[in-house]
Amino acid sequence: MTSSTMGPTRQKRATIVDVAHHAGVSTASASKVLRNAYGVSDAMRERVQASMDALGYRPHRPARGMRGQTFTVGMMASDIENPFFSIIADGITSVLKTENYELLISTGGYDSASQNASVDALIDHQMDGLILIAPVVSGADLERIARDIPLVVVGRHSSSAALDSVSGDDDLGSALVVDHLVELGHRRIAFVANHQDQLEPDRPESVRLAGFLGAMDRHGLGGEAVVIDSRWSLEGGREAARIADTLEHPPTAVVAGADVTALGMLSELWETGRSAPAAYSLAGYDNSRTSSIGPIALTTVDQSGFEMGQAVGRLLLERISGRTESTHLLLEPQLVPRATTAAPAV
Amino acid sequence: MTSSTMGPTRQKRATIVDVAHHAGVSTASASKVLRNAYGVSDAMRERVQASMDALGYRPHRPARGMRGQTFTVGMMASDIENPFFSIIADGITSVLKTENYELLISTGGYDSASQNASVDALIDHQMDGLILIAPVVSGADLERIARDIPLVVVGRHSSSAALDSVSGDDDLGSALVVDHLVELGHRRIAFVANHQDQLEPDRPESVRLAGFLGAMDRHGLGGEAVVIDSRWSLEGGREAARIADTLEHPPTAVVAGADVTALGMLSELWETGRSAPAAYSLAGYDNSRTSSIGPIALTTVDQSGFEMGQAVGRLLLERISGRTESTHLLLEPQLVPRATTAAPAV
DNA sequence: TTGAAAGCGCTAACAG
DNA sequence: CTGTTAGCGCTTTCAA
Repeated sequence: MTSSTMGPTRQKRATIVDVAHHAGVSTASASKVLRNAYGVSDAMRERVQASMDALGYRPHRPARGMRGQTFTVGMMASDIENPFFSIIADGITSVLKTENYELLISTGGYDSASQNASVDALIDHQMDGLILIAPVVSGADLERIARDIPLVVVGRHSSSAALDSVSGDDDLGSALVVDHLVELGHRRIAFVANHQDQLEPDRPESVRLAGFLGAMDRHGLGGEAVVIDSRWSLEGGREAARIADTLEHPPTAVVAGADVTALGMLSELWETGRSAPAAYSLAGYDNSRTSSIGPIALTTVDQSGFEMGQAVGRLLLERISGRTESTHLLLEPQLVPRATTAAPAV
Repeated sequence: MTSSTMGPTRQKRATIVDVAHHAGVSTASASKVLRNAYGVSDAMRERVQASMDALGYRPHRPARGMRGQTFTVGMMASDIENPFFSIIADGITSVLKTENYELLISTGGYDSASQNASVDALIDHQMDGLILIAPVVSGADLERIARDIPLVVVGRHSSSAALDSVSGDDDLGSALVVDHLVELGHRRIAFVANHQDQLEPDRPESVRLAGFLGAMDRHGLGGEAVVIDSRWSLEGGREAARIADTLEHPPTAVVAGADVTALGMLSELWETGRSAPAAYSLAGYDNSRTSSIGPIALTTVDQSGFEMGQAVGRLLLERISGRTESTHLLLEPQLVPRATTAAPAV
């Protein structure tokens, strides 16, 4: 550790008044040029633009927000650790930047209270719109938030009239996995459920479980479906693997609900000298980057997060522009078969 | 996709004027209570507090920012995919919330220009301070930014008088890995370097490489040190593995510089029917979550991100409070030996 | 200890 | 098409 001294020499930034002076016009005109507003001559536009460039002018967002828009949208996610969130964010950004909007991200944690606080903070910052990634807040909370600010929710199978939603078709995703396993010859198949916050039926956890059960029924295997109650996390996956070992009629295949859960199961298997698909076939959900790594090679479901993000960005911009009818999109997932699923040992 | 209609019914939020009216005091007094400022009677404080609670008052950040502070700090990271960033962010948040500061995150991408733009956006939002995670911008840029706003940089071994920095002791980290490998009996050891943006010598890439070479020298193995030029990414790791296969005197151990690089190498090995440590011992850096998963079990170096984040938060709050001497912290890393390193085949 | 008034940088009426 | 003016919600002098 080292130390030294220096007095900071902050220099004041150029304001719209400076620009107006420099260009010899009124601040109102400068503002109009800035906003690309109607009713400015080409000559005026050019002069003001030149002055802005010359002064290195950058508009002060809070000041803009006090009267009009901040041209910034906020995104709330439980954490910034989930690679899937990163891909969605990339998709969102790619759309937003075409309209010169910024994206600012706030981490909301894992419970309803702290996520609500995080949303409030974003609203307090005068965001023009909000994106909530797989929020755990109640449906009523979502309605309330949507009354205050344009809102798009990702990962909730909402049908609310007040907001837009975008999610993967988790029902279909589960079915794809079940079809794949049944085709390989499996009959007794388990699903690892996320017990925590099972309350909201429009959450992916619930829909994937329902999709699994429905698909099993369609194959006439309703009686062979096993549900393992655990949590969708690395540790939850480990626990699920331990539970699987205690089952009287052990499954020959396990649908993990989420990649991270499957990875936990792989870890537990590895620690007891076993592996998938030798112990049992194993499938995840999300096509996370880790799932593609050689020694893992996890069969999973891809959700095309980038396209999802693009849709989210587009919808939010539309809402900000005044659209009030709600739109709810369900994007088609894709099975990604890899090495952890195979025909059952006879 | 479904659709329906509903007119939004935005209700106006309570302002400090509403609070003042409700409490029967001046806005100036209400403001003083809000800011916990000096010179308010207990009676005044209580009345105003009660009114704030009654009205559900939440201060409008942009408005605060126009005259004083926003009580919000911005964090720039290349993306939000790196689990290490998430842990650092948690550490930062844990400190900030004790002082009622918010953290807002902006993704800056991977090149200097877009990171600078991202930083500008944060400044335009009137953040009270900035945290840059492993930025790729030039040292001169950092100095410039630090002149405008309190700044803490993570992952640059800076000695600038204008800003604070916190990073892991990458020199020591590399040495720990080399010591470990030499102790196992390895002599010919390779390091995978991140060729991209090698320009700034205070970046971890450079320091880890130098640390590797220095440690090899100390062991009298300077002549056995091999440097493989690639990139620190999954694909870069795959390429590094292919390069390693072409070497005339192949190393018995590889120091990958970063976990993600090591994972790419593991993938490439797996695809050619090999593995570590059978093909060669392999160590990463970062102790990412993936490295701990059973079938991976990657030997790596832990950087204690949470503590790092706490230090960052503390330093930034100090800077915001007016400290001007710079502080540069180097945190001690820890070797995490796992299954990918072993004695060389004789 | 409290309050009145000015002003932060910008946008939105409205006049000219 | 351009300029003048008021005011967004808050903090900060400065008087009382």
